[in-house]
Amino acid sequence: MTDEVPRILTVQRAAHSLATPAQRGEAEAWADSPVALPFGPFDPGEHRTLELGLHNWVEQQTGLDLGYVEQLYTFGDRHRDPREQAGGPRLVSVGYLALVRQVPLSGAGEAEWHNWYDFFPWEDWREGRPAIVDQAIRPNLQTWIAQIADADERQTYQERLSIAFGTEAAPWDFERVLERYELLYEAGMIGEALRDAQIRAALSGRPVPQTDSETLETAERLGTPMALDNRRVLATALGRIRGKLKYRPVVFDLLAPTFTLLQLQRVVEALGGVRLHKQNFRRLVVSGGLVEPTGQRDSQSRGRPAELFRFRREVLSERPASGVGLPAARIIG
Amino acid sequence: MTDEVPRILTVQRAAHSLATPAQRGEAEAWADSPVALPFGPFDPGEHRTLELGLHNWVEQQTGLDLGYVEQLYTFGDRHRDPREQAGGPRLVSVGYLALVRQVPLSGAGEAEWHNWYDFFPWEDWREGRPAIVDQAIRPNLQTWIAQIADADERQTYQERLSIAFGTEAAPWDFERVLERYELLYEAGMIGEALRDAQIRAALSGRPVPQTDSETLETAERLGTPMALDNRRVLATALGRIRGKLKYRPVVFDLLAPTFTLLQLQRVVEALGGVRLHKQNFRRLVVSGGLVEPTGQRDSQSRGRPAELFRFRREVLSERPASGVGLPAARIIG
DNA sequence: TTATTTATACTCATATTGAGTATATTTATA
DNA sequence: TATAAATATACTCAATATGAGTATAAATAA
Repeated sequence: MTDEVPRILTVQRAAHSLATPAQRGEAEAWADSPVALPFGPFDPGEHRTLELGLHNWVEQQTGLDLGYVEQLYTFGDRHRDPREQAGGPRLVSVGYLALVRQVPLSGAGEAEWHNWYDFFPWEDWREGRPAIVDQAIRPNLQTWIAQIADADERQTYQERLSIAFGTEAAPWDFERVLERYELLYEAGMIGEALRDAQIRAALSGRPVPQTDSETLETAERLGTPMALDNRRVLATALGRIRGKLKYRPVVFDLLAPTFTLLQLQRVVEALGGVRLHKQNFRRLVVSGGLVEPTGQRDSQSRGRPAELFRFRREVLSERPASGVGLPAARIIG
Repeated sequence: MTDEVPRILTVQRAAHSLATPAQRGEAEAWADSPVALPFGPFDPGEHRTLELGLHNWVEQQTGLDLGYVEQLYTFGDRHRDPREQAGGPRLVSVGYLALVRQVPLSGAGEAEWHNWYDFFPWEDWREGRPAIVDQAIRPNLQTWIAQIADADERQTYQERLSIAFGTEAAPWDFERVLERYELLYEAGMIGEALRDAQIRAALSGRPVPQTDSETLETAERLGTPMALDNRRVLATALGRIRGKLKYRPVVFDLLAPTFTLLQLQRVVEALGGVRLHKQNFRRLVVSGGLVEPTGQRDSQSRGRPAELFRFRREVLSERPASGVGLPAARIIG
């Protein structure tokens, strides 16, 4: 986090990221994005555990010392890389989510920080409901679903649309990041979907599908594409972290040891993608025993100086589920 | 589920379950338990996705058609199998959690249903706080922690004990199944820990540690051991499913299409390991819109016949988080 | 006919939550 | 120096959710 922007660490796409690096060529219109999540091979000979391997590799590539680390998901489907052939070798990736304070980067990986919402513009509701949701996402998805021939399948997608993007009655569920991304991919609305379709067509000798400029433009407004299925991995991570906020005090790994309550709130808001009610947030976090005052005050602010707080580790053993919840209704709009 | 008992599917430990099947011998006192979770190899040539591979293999081994399936965790640490050598090949397992209605089994795997709590006797609080917690678990863990030489390390373990098993002030958190299991393993209190220590000693040529009869007896009271780290996997699954209950309607996959509210409650209680307040459970589930009445009544009961309900799928698109929560305080006891 | 069992409805005190008003303490500016 | 603006913090209040009951209904068993 910097300046209320949640950031992710990326590396320049390296050669060894491709399972089958040879095949390219025709499909250059949506050529692979150079931006990728940090990743590397796991060497069972060298590393006792997956997590140790991760720590080591990230340290070497970025100079970062990881604090909180949690296994996210294991991705092993063939469609991850459109170049993989049936019967060929398979790239299986075990994804991890780590939270670190933003620090200068070093190491071998050409690592960079990126605004998380550059990849998911529709997930940031802090300035209100993003215009793109009603301008492009909903109508386009609705049109796409309407042209599905099979009635059962159409019904299933209609339900998925309601669950993922909400309805008149039901609110937007901020945790369903992956569901939203997957619908957009399946509907061919985002860059990776267009790119993968082209690659697959080129590899199988079929004519490469031409994409009309409107579709292209929408795809561009739907965020920066990433290598392979990395944006899908990232969607999984955002959904997971949002879910976790509610019942585990994970945010504190993104903050300095002492912080003002507003700083804490800004981090929660940035990850959740929503604005929260300040006074109630304070009440939740203070009387909930998540933080304790240090007696010191912050000097840097404009108005009345805020007190500095620290995380109360004891809360872990006091309350079964201690987090800073983001129920749909607690949002200020 | 049958008769208020949550059951898991096991297979007889097959030869191919061992990464290095040759090495055995000395350590027969705690020989490998024959009971294992269903598992099998993943063939990337044959299966497009990990989940399809899973479906296929389970179908073939047990005759079961899996409904709800969710990826659990990927286990790839060396200590999973005490026989694995540094530098040797590594067994990496992607665990999945699937919920099915109990049906007769067939297939090649000698599959059987087992009471889940046979493996975790301390997790079932439906008849009150299990005696073993205060008789054996707490005092033994406390003694074990007390003899840790390093003060920092001792402090860390003390905190883990509080978080996992609760304190006077803090309640037992029913989701922390894995944390509890791991402490018991590390303290050498359960069968697998004793077995693995013996195997490791035998393989490295050290004298095989003798276990006194009291330790052995406690280990036996702490449930049935499983092959490799399978009980750890199972602990992960129980924790996951308990957490999921709260905010996703997963239980319905374990029930017939129509059911009485008591049947529903019993399933939730069995998984959660707690008793719930009947009237409040009804209120939660009915006015929460999770179920709807069918108009039909159940004939099989003793007292007043109960109405049959069905799951309201629409709730998925209506409420962000729809589940049948089990907060610590809602427990009857 | 009565006891027992189970289901369902309703009550009520308490806790939690959402939303707001009021006040305090600072810096910036007229 | 006085006042405005910004920020922090305290407090109120209605609405809702939750925990723990009591009351009543509808069946079977004795």
